[in-house]
Amino acid sequence: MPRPRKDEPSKLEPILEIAQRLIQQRGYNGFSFREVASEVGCTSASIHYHFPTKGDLARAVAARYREAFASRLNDLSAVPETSERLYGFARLFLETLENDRRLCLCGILASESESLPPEVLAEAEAFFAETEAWLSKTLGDARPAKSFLAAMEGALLVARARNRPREIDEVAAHLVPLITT
Amino acid sequence: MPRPRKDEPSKLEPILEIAQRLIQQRGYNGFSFREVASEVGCTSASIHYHFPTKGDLARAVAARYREAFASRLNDLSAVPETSERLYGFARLFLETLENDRRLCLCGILASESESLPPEVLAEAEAFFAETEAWLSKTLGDARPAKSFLAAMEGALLVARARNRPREIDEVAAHLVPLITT
DNA sequence: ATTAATTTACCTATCGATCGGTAAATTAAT
DNA sequence: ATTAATTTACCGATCGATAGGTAAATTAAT
Repeated sequence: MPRPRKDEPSKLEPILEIAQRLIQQRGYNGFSFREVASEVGCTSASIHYHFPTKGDLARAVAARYREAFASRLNDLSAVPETSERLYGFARLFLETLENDRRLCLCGILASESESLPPEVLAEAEAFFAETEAWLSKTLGDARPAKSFLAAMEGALLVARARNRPREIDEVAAHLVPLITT
Repeated sequence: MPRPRKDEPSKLEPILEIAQRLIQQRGYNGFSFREVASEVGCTSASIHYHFPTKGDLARAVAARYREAFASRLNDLSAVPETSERLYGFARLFLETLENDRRLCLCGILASESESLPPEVLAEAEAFFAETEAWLSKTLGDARPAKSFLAAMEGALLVARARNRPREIDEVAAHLVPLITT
């Protein structure tokens, strides 16, 4: 079929959204062009038009995710209480799991780091650096920042496998008081 | 070729060892029968003889991993100081990463939980339950057990993606004093 | 007429899985 | 002690499905 008419929306955004969800659910090695195309309602060739390779698509998805997450962190920065900012941070991870059983996009990409195109891995690394920097700033200390990020990534991973989303809350409820004192 | 002579070793153990390493490095969706066969020095059909399906192979690898890990935990139980037992626990994760950049087998399987044969996921769940139970026993409290397990799984994940194994030590050094007091 | 966005139709590579076959080891009967 | 029957542990070839990727044609807007 042809180029879309002016009143019809482009398929670029749907491609990014669906690719993101599939990567968060099944990982880079677990999603395919054909699967994205099937859900978007186009052909895999159309996706190749926008993103020549699978790495290009995943990099674009990761960059978009990174920006959206940074925006959420920026909103959280306005919360005055340190512990409330941390609980808000934990809530981002819980919301992710409750939204179609997704993982943190960069968490699941990190689990595939040995078989990832370098440009995709670089996006995940940038996400961790930025997120850890935000936590360091919000806590005024780098050491608990690293621990809390690791704990949230791990809690999300384990909570999904066990189908127990509340474990994320339990970990946060346990660690936040220890970290903020 | 024929069945190996009695003095020749069976290929069952090499298959399990190499499959385990490949899963720890690249995940369930990231390894193939052909790759295992190539490294073992046999054909993929031979692996199918021992393990009819990919899920059978992964389940066997996970069960073996779970037993070996439980044995390490049992050794650790002899350490008298609580904090030293926790550092020993953290060392298991650091050793895993330093051994060919592997992840915790059940950690990487958990990251693929949405696309895993049920019997494989069940092994990963059993691993988390057992490991958390050991931590609860060694700490006398379930809440820090959950947090510490999540932190170690997450730290291993992030540390490998960043190629910075020492982050595991840093997280342990930060959390152990908070948890044991 | 040109350009942008998409489809159709295809390619090669690899996937997990299955086939028939075979030599060595084992077991059971004589 | 031989031997016949069976099992174990493999191999080479191949299956249908699916992977990522590409070239050419088509259509819509400018």
